[in-house]
Amino acid sequence: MPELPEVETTRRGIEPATAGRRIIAAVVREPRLRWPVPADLGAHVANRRISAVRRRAKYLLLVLDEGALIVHLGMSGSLRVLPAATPVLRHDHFDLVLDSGQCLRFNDPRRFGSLHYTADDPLEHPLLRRLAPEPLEAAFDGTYLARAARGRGVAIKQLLMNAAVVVGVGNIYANEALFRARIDPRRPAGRISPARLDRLCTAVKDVLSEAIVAGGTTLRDYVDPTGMPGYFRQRLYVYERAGEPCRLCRTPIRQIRQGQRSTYYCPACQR
DNA sequence: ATGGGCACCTGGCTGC
DNA sequence: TGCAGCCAGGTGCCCA
Repeated sequence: MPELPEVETTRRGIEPATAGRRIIAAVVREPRLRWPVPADLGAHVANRRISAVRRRAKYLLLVLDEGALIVHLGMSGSLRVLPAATPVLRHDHFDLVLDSGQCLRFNDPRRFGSLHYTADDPLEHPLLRRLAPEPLEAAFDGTYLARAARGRGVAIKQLLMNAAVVVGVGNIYANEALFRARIDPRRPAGRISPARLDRLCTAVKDVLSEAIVAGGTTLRDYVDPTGMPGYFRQRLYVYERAGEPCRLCRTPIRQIRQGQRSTYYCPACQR
């Protein structure tokens, strides 16, 4: 489900109820996530205080007074802050029970999400260590993108979704950014002018920022930590709009397949 | 190095 | 009504 805006919305949603709180216990009902939840998790986190809630790419980092938890929401995961006694639903895989009487509860039907504990700096964890720049930070600019695209034959959309180039841009926002920049998603990355890549870079930042303000995009099951959906869906120009008229020129939006993912674009607006 | 494809998993929808 | 088939906000890993 979640791309960067949904993960950031989740981070902002859980921060007030979790930062500064102490973890009483970890309750793991289903350890079979993308990676097995360590059996000794409880011993690591019990009585630890959550000192900060951060995000790197689509990973949420619960920084503890000793060590850190690394949470990924996968395709269908969500975190909610609930009274600890709230009855459990299907796919509620783990809780972090807090000293406030609330718990942080993870639900994930597809189990592509994950929960890691690390005793060290989470940014040095093998999964995070080699990640590319954050799209909303200054290091991601037109110059950087032009350098990353130089000599590359892959389609620009796939380059944009490559976490070794830039993190956090998933299928929805890659499609939307390319529409905003008027670039054909199939165009080889290395054959796009620096000026257009600069515009694409701006489009990525704009669409992600706007989606964060709207609380993310809910297509199916994403909810924020209070149970609310995201409202960016109504502002999508192309994603899941195959056959519908382009909002700018009325040409039917086209759907194709790139790297086993659906791509949506306007054949008239995007070149 | 680069690119392509597969795997993991459940649930919802479509069409026969 | 039932069921097979396909699709879905991700991403690590293996192969050529």
